[in-house]
Amino acid sequence: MPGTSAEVILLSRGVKPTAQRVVITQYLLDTDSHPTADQILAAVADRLPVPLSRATVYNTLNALVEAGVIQEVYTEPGGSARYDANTEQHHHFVDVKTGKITDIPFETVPALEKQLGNKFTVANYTVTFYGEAKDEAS
Amino acid sequence: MPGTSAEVILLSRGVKPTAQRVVITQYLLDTDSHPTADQILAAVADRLPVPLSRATVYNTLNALVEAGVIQEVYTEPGGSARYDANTEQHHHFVDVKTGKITDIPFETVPALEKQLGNKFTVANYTVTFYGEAKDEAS
DNA sequence: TTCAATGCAAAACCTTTGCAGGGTG
DNA sequence: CACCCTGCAAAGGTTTTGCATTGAA
Repeated sequence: MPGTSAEVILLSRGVKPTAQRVVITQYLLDTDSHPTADQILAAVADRLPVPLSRATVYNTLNALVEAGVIQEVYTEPGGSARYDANTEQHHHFVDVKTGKITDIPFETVPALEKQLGNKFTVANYTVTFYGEAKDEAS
Repeated sequence: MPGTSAEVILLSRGVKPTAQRVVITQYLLDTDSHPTADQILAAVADRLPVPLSRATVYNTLNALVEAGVIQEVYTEPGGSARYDANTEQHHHFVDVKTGKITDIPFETVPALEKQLGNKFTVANYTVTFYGEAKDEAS
């Protein structure tokens, strides 16, 4: 039953699955493009019978982040936040030519020393790589 | 001769050492607090005989980044850019309680695999750690 | 009916830009 | 004299907020 999974996820996380939230969540589950709020708005607006406002998109995204359904990603200063339904711990690769962001699985990168001179308690860390993606048969 | 070093650095990087630029550069050289543009403005305004405008602070910071005198650092989405006179490659630790940012020397962290499944050419990478700094005799 | 979510518009940030005035070589 | 830097104010982009309306349990 297509369209169900987003709803199930929202329910399981205690987020009321309104039509707007289901559509936004489903869109994020189906893409790996790390879209901005505006891109999400443009993409899902016509999947709803009613107009979708920017405020609702942001409200929804913040609620989804809060509930742990998605992650907020940011790779450049001043740029928009990007959203990622991959909530596992992972890193990012940013293609400096195209801006395309690719998830890098956590285990691809060797574990880092997390006791930094025993002055810091490290709860988490992220690695962001910058470079160029090689051509691949897409 | 105090106040000279910033001027020397600017000259050596081909940036005309105006009073505003010298004062801003010197302030960044003397701190490790990763200040925002606004914090810099507040801190250096009274070191100048004339009013200092926000536009000039941003113009100067952009010029300094361009010239390689400072780095722009950003650790949270939507937040302000922070500026760091440490231009060596290094990582950052963000205290999630206080927001304080600490430089982590590059060699503190083991070198990372830079051939990500040979699909990407990695030119650079940054690691951002999140956690809490332990109390230290400051 | 009651509470929360939505939509619209305005506001709030951060940063950049346009343009006029001013200093320096 | 020419040029670039500065300052002010306005504009630009992103995100949040206030408030009235709508919709769902």
